[in-house]
Amino acid sequence: MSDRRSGQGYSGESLLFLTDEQLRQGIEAMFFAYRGFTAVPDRILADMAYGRAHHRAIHFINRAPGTTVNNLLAILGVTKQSLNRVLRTLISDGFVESRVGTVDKRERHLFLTEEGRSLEAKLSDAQRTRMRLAYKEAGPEAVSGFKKVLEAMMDPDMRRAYGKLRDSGS
Amino acid sequence: MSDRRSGQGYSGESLLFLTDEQLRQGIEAMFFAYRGFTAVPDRILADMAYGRAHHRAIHFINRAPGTTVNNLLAILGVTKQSLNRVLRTLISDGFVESRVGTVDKRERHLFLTEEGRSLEAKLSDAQRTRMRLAYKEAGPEAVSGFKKVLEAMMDPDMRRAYGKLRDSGS
DNA sequence: AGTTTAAGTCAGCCTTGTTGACATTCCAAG
DNA sequence: CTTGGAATGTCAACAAGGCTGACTTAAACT
Repeated sequence: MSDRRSGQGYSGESLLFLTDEQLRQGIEAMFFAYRGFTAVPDRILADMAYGRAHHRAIHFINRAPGTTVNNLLAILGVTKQSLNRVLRTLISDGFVESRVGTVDKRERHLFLTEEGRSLEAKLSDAQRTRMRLAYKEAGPEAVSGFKKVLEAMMDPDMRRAYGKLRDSGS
Repeated sequence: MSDRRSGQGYSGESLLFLTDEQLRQGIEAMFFAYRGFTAVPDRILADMAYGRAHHRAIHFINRAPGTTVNNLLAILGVTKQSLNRVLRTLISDGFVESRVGTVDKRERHLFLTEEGRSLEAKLSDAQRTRMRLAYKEAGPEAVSGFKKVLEAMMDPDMRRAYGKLRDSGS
């Protein structure tokens, strides 16, 4: 299977000849890179009986303070029961505060406590450092391509969520 | 934020001005993209009581037929107990064959059966299709940048494993 | 002969996903 | 105003798939 071309290769005029082999390299790159990407925070969290799920919750609460549980659910893509377990431990450990909504009392609005913000900083510092080094090594052109491909790889729903978060950035 | 720099303008020297906000976008992009990336195979596997772990094992056995358990362990980065559980079900379900080594009889060499290859094809077709569309949308330049950044993001060990696999490709 | 290595197994733990059942709150139709 | 349904969040129980630790078997090395 030396020069197998990828079926629908003739992408209009943009001349993208993609062999299965090239695509597979991309798949494996995603796998290995994602592991590297989560390795440092994972290690920090493991020491406090937390996991990746806690990290994700903390990240997005920090990103959008006052967000509701339902909001968070949609972004994280898990069941509310699953998220709830994580939130419960974060709240009882004093990293997250849950305030009953004033206009709609069914809703809970989530905030990081001082302690929560400090944990968030520790985790995201580690991850940003890794990201910064990768960017530096790959160069500016590569970075823009990186983001383009990732964005194209998302599910449409998540792409919308990502866009909203991105544009709301400080 | 007023003077946020985009980075990709100054491609010449290493003038990479990266705000925390830009880095966080990269972090979130990784999160959302990885989910999109695994979504389709996950759905296929869920119907047969398999998970992502089975997919990974099948992928790398297909990639390097005759690989040993120890090899697979190193690539997947899990414990042998964890891998063994997965491998056991794959073997008893007839997707994987385990042959005692001829030169070193302690080793077991792993191969996909006909059925295993067909499942692998189904899974990787789905994933390649997604990858191909993303590549097409992002364009050829973006693809090379994408791979560069991912490679830079890997742990050194994994980077070596990735390089070996990559260079052994058809 | 004794040690190391490859592989497999059993037991038990943790995180994190799932469903199902349930309580509370809101809102709109009767 | 009441009542029924929808939305929101919580509790409980289960499964997948990570992990550690202890142990066995067989083969290879020294």
